Amino acid sequence: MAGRPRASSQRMLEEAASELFLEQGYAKTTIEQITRRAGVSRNTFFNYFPGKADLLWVELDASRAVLTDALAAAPASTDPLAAVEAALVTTAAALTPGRAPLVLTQWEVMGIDEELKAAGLARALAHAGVVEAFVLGRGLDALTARGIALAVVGAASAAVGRWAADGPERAPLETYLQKVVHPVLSGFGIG
Amino acid sequence: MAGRPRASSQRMLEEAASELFLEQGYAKTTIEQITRRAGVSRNTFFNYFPGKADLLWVELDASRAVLTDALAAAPASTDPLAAVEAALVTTAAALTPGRAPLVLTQWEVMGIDEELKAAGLARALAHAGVVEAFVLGRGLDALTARGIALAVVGAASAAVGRWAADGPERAPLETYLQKVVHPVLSGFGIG
DNA sequence: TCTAATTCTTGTACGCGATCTATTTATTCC
DNA sequence: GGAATAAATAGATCGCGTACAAGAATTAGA
Repeated sequence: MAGRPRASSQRMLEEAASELFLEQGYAKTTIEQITRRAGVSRNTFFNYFPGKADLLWVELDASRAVLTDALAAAPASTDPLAAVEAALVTTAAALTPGRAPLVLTQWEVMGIDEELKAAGLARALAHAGVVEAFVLGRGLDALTARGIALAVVGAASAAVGRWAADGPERAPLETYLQKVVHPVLSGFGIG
Repeated sequence: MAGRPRASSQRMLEEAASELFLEQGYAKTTIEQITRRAGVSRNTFFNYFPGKADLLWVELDASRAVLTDALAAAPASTDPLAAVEAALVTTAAALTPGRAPLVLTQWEVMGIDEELKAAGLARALAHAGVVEAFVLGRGLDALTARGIALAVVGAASAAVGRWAADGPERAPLETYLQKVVHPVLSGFGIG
């Protein structure tokens, strides 16, 4: 079980894409331009990313694992909704340092449009799936579980979006997050 | 003010598309097939729809106007969050009769994938924009307004989704809606 | 009735994203 | 030094969406 080792193509592609998106915008950047700058062939791109839009959400995809772990680490004795809130804060903290998705902080210069927001929402849906599975496991009914999941992820999206829009002189992301996430969970019965 | 009258192309296209989606699925249906069955040219399609995915969400797009009107009709004296809840119920009622988006009830046979769900959520984002504008006009701050909007629309999406999944033998949509929408608004301070 | 203005409709071409199949190159294990 | 394995490339094709130009149908007004 061996085979040809992966070159560092993934990172090269991400960096080349970031540069080009900032230089000339997302829509005007073609996959061929990205692969040429990265020094690989066009087809190699699809070995690493399902599509062009996925380049924008690498960090967000990674954060889903953080969310999953944070929820799994919650003791069974804690209130499930409190666990969700804590896990979201943990996830946001992992996103903050300098690893916020580029698309959030630079979306103006990149020229992000509706299609791109939809792609971002698809990612958020995946996060919601994680939350839904967790609260389902804690015994909530299907409707409530999905309602909580979508509502809380929606609120979190709002927090991240406002946080990114407010620029460098802003409160930490956790502050934004708790301001809107807590009311949602509170309404569903958190203490 | 004259010009060539519109043929009934829009309806024809919608019907042809619905048939083909049910027959062979969404992904395998090409725009050319749709236009051929509708008896028009391929270009005519783009005179009526921005893209293929828009065919699935015609009713949902229409419901946004209902939501807008329902919110505009709310007396200024009513609690804004109560007004949002009532407006959502009204909107859902307009969607119910037999006019639920086909994609909701038939999504299995159509073979809807992640991309399609994302397109649906993009529509929900538009609904959230309506809610956000309304509560902003009632004096809430930007973060709270967007948080409420995204959370409540997320909850409503969950309700509609579960309602559709539960099949014919189910409670009215309003029941589903209130079960998850009320807690969200309640958490944000509804009485 | 003829003309002009308006608007829907069509033809043609093209760029780009995405998929598929086959082939080549690089590496490890035997 | 071969197999075996997996990444990288090449070439072709499909389908969505856009752009531009030309044609056809209808009405308003002279």
